[in-house]
Amino acid sequence: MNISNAAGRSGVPPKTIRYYEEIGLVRPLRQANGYRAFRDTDVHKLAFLGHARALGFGIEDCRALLALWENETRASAEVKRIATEHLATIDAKIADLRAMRGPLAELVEACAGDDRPECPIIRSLEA
Amino acid sequence: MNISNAAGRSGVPPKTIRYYEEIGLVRPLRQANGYRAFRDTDVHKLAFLGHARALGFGIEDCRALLALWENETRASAEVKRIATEHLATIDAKIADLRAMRGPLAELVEACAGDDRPECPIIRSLEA
DNA sequence: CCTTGACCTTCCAGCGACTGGAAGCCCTAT
DNA sequence: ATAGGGCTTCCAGTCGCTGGAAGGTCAAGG
Repeated sequence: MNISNAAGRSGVPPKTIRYYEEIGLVRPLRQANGYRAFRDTDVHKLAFLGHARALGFGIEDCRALLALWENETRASAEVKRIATEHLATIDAKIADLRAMRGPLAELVEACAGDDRPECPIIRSLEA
Repeated sequence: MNISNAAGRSGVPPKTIRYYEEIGLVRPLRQANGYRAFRDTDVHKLAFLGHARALGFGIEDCRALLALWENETRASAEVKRIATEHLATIDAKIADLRAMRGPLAELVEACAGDDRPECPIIRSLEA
Protein backbone atom coordinates (compact mmCIF):
# COMPACT_ATOMS: atom_id res chain seq x y z
CA MET A 1 0.00 0.00 0.00
CA ASN A 2 1.37 3.41 -0.98
CA ILE A 3 1.42 6.44 1.25
CA SER A 4 -1.62 8.22 -0.19
CA ASN A 5 -3.66 5.07 0.25
CA ALA A 6 -2.47 4.70 3.84
CA ALA A 7 -3.30 8.37 4.36
CA GLY A 8 -6.81 7.87 3.02
CA ARG A 9 -7.44 4.85 5.22
CA SER A 10 -5.91 6.23 8.40
CA GLY A 11 -7.01 9.83 8.09
CA VAL A 12 -3.43 11.03 8.58
CA PRO A 13 -1.99 13.19 5.75
CA PRO A 14 1.04 11.92 3.79
CA LYS A 15 3.28 14.71 5.05
CA THR A 16 2.39 13.88 8.60
CA ILE A 17 2.97 10.17 8.01
CA ARG A 18 6.48 10.89 6.71
CA TYR A 19 7.08 13.00 9.77
CA TYR A 20 5.84 10.22 12.06
CA GLU A 21 8.23 7.81 10.36
CA GLU A 22 11.08 10.29 10.77
CA ILE A 23 10.51 10.45 14.53
CA GLY A 24 10.04 6.70 14.77
CA LEU A 25 6.31 6.41 15.46
CA VAL A 26 5.73 4.14 12.46
CA ARG A 27 8.14 1.99 10.47
CA PRO A 28 6.61 1.09 7.11
CA LEU A 29 8.50 -1.30 4.84
CA ARG A 30 10.02 -0.19 1.55
CA GLN A 31 9.33 -1.40 -1.94
CA ALA A 32 12.16 -2.09 -4.40
CA ASN A 33 11.64 1.37 -5.94
CA GLY A 34 12.06 3.14 -2.61
CA TYR A 35 8.35 3.79 -2.06
CA ARG A 36 7.01 3.17 1.42
CA ALA A 37 4.95 -0.02 1.77
CA PHE A 38 2.28 0.17 4.47
CA ARG A 39 0.81 -2.94 6.08
CA ASP A 40 -2.55 -2.99 7.77
CA THR A 41 -0.81 -2.79 11.14
CA ASP A 42 0.88 0.43 10.03
CA VAL A 43 -2.46 1.89 9.01
CA HIS A 44 -3.97 0.89 12.34
CA LYS A 45 -1.11 2.55 14.15
CA LEU A 46 -1.59 5.69 12.12
CA ALA A 47 -5.31 5.75 12.89
CA PHE A 48 -4.51 5.28 16.57
CA LEU A 49 -2.12 8.21 16.38
CA GLY A 50 -4.73 10.28 14.58
CA HIS A 51 -7.25 9.66 17.34
CA ALA A 52 -4.75 10.37 20.10
CA ARG A 53 -3.69 13.61 18.42
CA ALA A 54 -7.34 14.58 17.98
CA LEU A 55 -7.69 14.35 21.76
CA GLY A 56 -4.73 16.70 22.01
CA PHE A 57 -2.11 14.26 23.28
CA GLY A 58 1.43 15.40 22.55
CA ILE A 59 3.76 13.35 20.40
CA GLU A 60 5.63 11.84 23.34
CA ASP A 61 2.35 10.89 24.99
CA CYS A 62 1.32 9.28 21.69
CA ARG A 63 4.54 7.31 21.65
CA ALA A 64 3.91 6.09 25.19
CA LEU A 65 0.24 5.26 24.47
CA LEU A 66 1.26 3.35 21.35
CA ALA A 67 3.71 1.30 23.38
CA LEU A 68 1.03 0.59 25.97
CA TRP A 69 -1.44 -0.38 23.26
CA GLU A 70 1.05 -2.93 21.96
CA ASN A 71 1.93 -4.14 25.41
CA GLU A 72 -0.52 -6.87 26.36
CA THR A 73 0.64 -6.83 29.96
CA ARG A 74 0.10 -3.10 30.42
CA ALA A 75 -1.48 -1.71 33.55
CA SER A 76 -4.44 0.53 32.74
CA ALA A 77 -3.22 2.72 35.60
CA GLU A 78 -0.37 3.92 33.40
CA VAL A 79 -2.73 4.83 30.57
CA LYS A 80 -4.99 6.60 33.01
CA ARG A 81 -2.07 8.51 34.49
CA ILE A 82 -1.07 9.88 31.08
CA ALA A 83 -4.65 10.77 30.22
CA THR A 84 -5.27 12.42 33.58
CA GLU A 85 -2.18 14.57 33.27
CA HIS A 86 -3.19 15.57 29.79
CA LEU A 87 -6.67 16.42 31.02
CA ALA A 88 -5.10 18.72 33.59
CA THR A 89 -3.06 20.39 30.85
CA ILE A 90 -6.19 20.96 28.80
CA ASP A 91 -8.01 22.39 31.80
CA ALA A 92 -5.10 24.73 32.46
CA LYS A 93 -5.21 25.95 28.86
CA ILE A 94 -8.94 26.49 29.03
CA ALA A 95 -8.49 28.44 32.26
CA ASP A 96 -5.81 30.62 30.64
CA LEU A 97 -8.03 31.34 27.68
CA ARG A 98 -11.00 32.15 29.85
CA ALA A 99 -8.86 34.50 31.91
CA MET A 100 -8.13 36.36 28.69
CA ARG A 101 -11.62 36.19 27.34
CA GLY A 102 -13.36 37.80 30.29
CA PRO A 103 -11.60 41.16 30.31
CA LEU A 104 -11.35 41.22 26.54
CA ALA A 105 -15.06 40.69 26.06
CA GLU A 106 -15.78 43.48 28.53
CA LEU A 107 -13.52 45.86 26.66
CA VAL A 108 -15.03 45.00 23.29
CA GLU A 109 -18.46 45.56 24.79
CA ALA A 110 -17.43 48.96 26.15
CA CYS A 111 -15.88 50.21 22.92
CA ALA A 112 -18.08 52.40 20.75
CA GLY A 113 -16.40 51.25 17.57
CA ASP A 114 -16.96 54.48 15.70
CA ASP A 115 -14.65 56.98 13.95
CA ARG A 116 -13.59 58.74 17.15
CA PRO A 117 -10.24 58.00 18.81
CA GLU A 118 -11.56 57.47 22.33
CA CYS A 119 -11.31 53.75 23.08
CA PRO A 120 -11.60 51.77 26.33
CA ILE A 121 -9.51 48.97 24.84
CA ILE A 122 -6.53 51.24 24.17
CA ARG A 123 -6.99 52.94 27.54
CA SER A 124 -6.91 49.59 29.28
CA LEU A 125 -3.73 48.51 27.51
CA GLU A 126 -1.83 51.69 28.29
CA ALA A 127 -2.84 51.72 31.96
CA MET B 1 17.99 53.20 31.67
CA ASN B 2 19.48 49.76 31.13
CA ILE B 3 17.58 46.74 29.93
CA SER B 4 17.11 45.04 33.30
CA ASN B 5 15.69 48.24 34.72
CA ALA B 6 13.33 48.60 31.77
CA ALA B 7 12.36 44.97 32.23
CA GLY B 8 11.59 45.53 35.90
CA ARG B 9 9.47 48.61 35.20
CA SER B 10 7.60 47.22 32.21
CA GLY B 11 7.19 43.65 33.37
CA VAL B 12 8.67 42.36 30.11
CA PRO B 13 11.77 40.11 30.46
CA PRO B 14 15.10 41.28 28.98
CA LYS B 15 15.20 38.44 26.45
CA THR B 16 11.74 39.35 25.23
CA ILE B 17 12.64 43.03 25.03
CA ARG B 18 15.62 42.20 22.79
CA TYR B 19 13.32 40.11 20.66
CA TYR B 20 10.81 42.96 20.42
CA GLU B 21 13.57 45.28 19.30
CA GLU B 22 14.72 42.74 16.71
CA ILE B 23 11.25 42.64 15.16
CA GLY B 24 10.87 46.40 15.36
CA LEU B 25 8.29 46.80 18.12
CA VAL B 26 10.54 49.05 20.20
CA ARG B 27 13.56 51.11 19.22
CA PRO B 28 15.57 52.01 22.31
CA LEU B 29 18.56 54.33 21.92
CA ARG B 30 22.12 53.15 22.43
CA GLN B 31 24.71 54.35 24.88
CA ALA B 32 28.31 54.95 23.82
CA ASN B 33 29.27 51.50 25.14
CA GLY B 34 26.64 49.73 23.03
CA TYR B 35 24.18 49.18 25.87
CA ARG B 36 20.53 49.87 25.09
CA ALA B 37 19.20 53.12 26.58
CA PHE B 38 15.48 53.02 27.37
CA ARG B 39 13.41 56.19 27.68
CA ASP B 40 10.15 56.35 29.59
CA THR B 41 8.27 56.14 26.31
CA ASP B 42 10.04 52.86 25.54
CA VAL B 43 9.06 51.49 28.93
CA HIS B 44 5.45 52.56 28.37
CA LYS B 45 5.44 50.84 25.00
CA LEU B 46 6.82 47.68 26.57
CA ALA B 47 4.17 47.74 29.28
CA PHE B 48 1.51 48.24 26.59
CA LEU B 49 2.89 45.23 24.73
CA GLY B 50 2.94 43.22 27.94
CA HIS B 51 -0.72 43.94 28.56
CA ALA B 52 -1.71 43.19 24.97
CA ARG B 53 0.21 39.90 25.05
CA ALA B 54 -1.44 39.02 28.36
CA LEU B 55 -4.79 39.31 26.58
CA GLY B 56 -3.45 36.89 24.01
CA PHE B 57 -3.03 39.29 21.09
CA GLY B 58 -0.53 38.06 18.53
CA ILE B 59 2.57 40.02 17.71
CA GLU B 60 1.16 41.52 14.52
CA ASP B 61 -1.99 42.57 16.37
CA CYS B 62 0.28 44.15 18.98
CA ARG B 63 2.11 46.04 16.28
CA ALA B 64 -1.20 47.32 14.89
CA LEU B 65 -2.55 48.22 18.33
CA LEU B 66 0.66 50.07 19.15
CA ALA B 67 0.32 52.10 15.96
CA LEU B 68 -3.30 52.90 16.80
CA TRP B 69 -2.33 53.90 20.32
CA GLU B 70 0.16 56.37 18.90
CA ASN B 71 -2.23 57.62 16.27
CA GLU B 72 -4.29 60.41 17.80
CA THR B 73 -6.70 60.39 14.88
CA ARG B 74 -7.47 56.68 15.12
CA ALA B 75 -10.99 55.36 14.78
CA SER B 76 -11.97 53.18 17.72
CA ALA B 77 -13.76 50.98 15.18
CA GLU B 78 -10.39 49.70 13.99
CA VAL B 79 -9.31 48.82 17.52
CA LYS B 80 -12.63 47.14 18.12
CA ARG B 81 -12.32 45.15 14.90
CA ILE B 82 -8.94 43.74 15.92
CA ALA B 83 -10.19 42.92 19.41
CA THR B 84 -13.38 41.33 18.13
CA GLU B 85 -11.49 39.09 15.73
CA HIS B 86 -9.13 38.09 18.48
CA LEU B 87 -12.06 37.32 20.74
CA ALA B 88 -13.41 35.01 18.06
CA THR B 89 -10.02 33.28 17.84
CA ILE B 90 -10.02 32.75 21.60
CA ASP B 91 -13.56 31.39 21.50
CA ALA B 92 -12.54 28.99 18.73
CA LYS B 93 -9.61 27.75 20.77
CA ILE B 94 -11.77 27.27 23.83
CA ALA B 95 -14.28 25.35 21.71
CA ASP B 96 -11.50 23.12 20.35
CA LEU B 97 -10.23 22.39 23.83
CA ARG B 98 -13.67 21.66 25.16
CA ALA B 99 -14.29 19.31 22.25
CA MET B 100 -11.22 17.40 23.40
CA ARG B 101 -11.97 17.63 27.06
CA GLY B 102 -15.41 16.09 26.94
CA PRO B 103 -14.56 12.68 25.48
CA LEU B 104 -11.23 12.58 27.31
CA ALA B 105 -12.85 13.18 30.69
CA GLU B 106 -15.37 10.43 30.00
CA LEU B 107 -12.63 8.00 29.13
CA VAL B 108 -10.60 8.85 32.21
CA GLU B 109 -13.72 8.38 34.28
CA ALA B 110 -14.39 4.97 32.73
CA CYS B 111 -10.85 3.66 33.19
CA ALA B 112 -10.28 1.50 36.22
CA GLY B 113 -6.66 2.56 36.54
CA ASP B 114 -5.48 -0.70 38.06
CA ASP B 115 -2.82 -3.24 37.09
CA ARG B 116 -4.96 -5.00 34.48
CA PRO B 117 -4.53 -4.31 30.75
CA GLU B 118 -8.21 -3.71 29.95
CA CYS B 119 -8.61 0.02 29.30
CA PRO B 120 -11.45 2.03 27.75
CA ILE B 121 -9.00 4.77 26.79
CA ILE B 122 -6.89 2.43 24.67
CA ARG B 123 -10.00 0.79 23.25
CA SER B 124 -11.34 4.16 22.20
CA LEU B 125 -8.11 5.14 20.49
CA GLU B 126 -7.82 1.93 18.49
CA ALA B 127 -11.44 1.97 17.37
C1' DC C 1 8.86 4.86 -28.20
C1' DC C 2 7.74 9.10 -26.14
C1' DT C 3 5.28 12.09 -23.46
C1' DT C 4 2.15 13.47 -20.01
C1' DG C 5 0.62 13.60 -15.52
C1' DA C 6 0.13 11.68 -11.13
C1' DC C 7 2.50 9.59 -8.03
C1' DC C 8 6.59 9.05 -4.98
C1' DT C 9 11.26 10.43 -2.83
C1' DT C 10 14.47 13.60 0.01
C1' DC C 11 15.82 17.88 1.90
C1' DC C 12 15.24 22.60 3.49
C1' DA C 13 12.67 26.44 5.34
C1' DG C 14 9.16 28.50 8.03
C1' DC C 15 5.39 28.98 11.35
C1' DG C 16 4.87 31.90 16.85
C1' DA C 17 6.92 33.85 20.37
C1' DC C 18 10.06 33.30 22.77
C1' DT C 19 13.97 30.90 25.73
C1' DG C 20 18.50 28.89 26.95
C1' DG C 21 23.19 29.00 26.45
C1' DA C 22 27.85 30.19 24.78
C1' DA C 23 31.43 33.54 24.01
C1' DG C 24 32.95 37.75 25.00
C1' DC C 25 32.87 43.02 26.24
C1' DC C 26 32.02 46.66 30.05
C1' DC C 27 31.90 48.59 34.55
C1' DT C 28 32.48 48.87 39.49
C1' DA C 29 34.38 47.48 43.82
C1' DT C 30 37.88 45.50 46.36
C1' DA D 1 44.65 42.89 39.29
C1' DT D 2 40.75 40.52 39.75
C1' DA D 3 36.16 39.11 40.72
C1' DG D 4 31.37 39.78 40.00
C1' DG D 5 27.58 41.18 37.66
C1' DG D 6 25.42 43.13 33.69
C1' DC D 7 25.53 43.87 29.03
C1' DT D 8 26.24 42.41 24.00
C1' DT D 9 25.51 39.20 19.82
C1' DC D 10 24.50 34.93 17.71
C1' DC D 11 22.90 30.19 17.38
C1' DA D 12 19.91 26.47 18.56
C1' DG D 13 15.79 24.54 20.24
C1' DT D 14 10.86 24.46 21.39
C1' DC D 15 6.06 21.79 18.92
C1' DG D 16 3.98 19.48 15.16
C1' DC D 17 3.62 19.89 11.28
C1' DT D 18 3.31 22.18 6.35
C1' DG D 19 4.82 24.13 1.92
C1' DG D 20 7.84 23.92 -1.72
C1' DA D 21 11.79 22.63 -4.69
C1' DA D 22 14.28 19.19 -7.26
C1' DG D 23 14.13 14.92 -9.05
C1' DG D 24 12.96 9.63 -9.52
C1' DT D 25 8.91 6.16 -10.88
C1' DC D 26 5.06 4.41 -13.03
C1' DA D 27 0.83 3.59 -15.90
C1' DA D 28 -1.83 5.22 -19.76
C1' DG D 29 -2.41 7.26 -24.25
C1' DG D 30 -0.77 8.76 -28.98
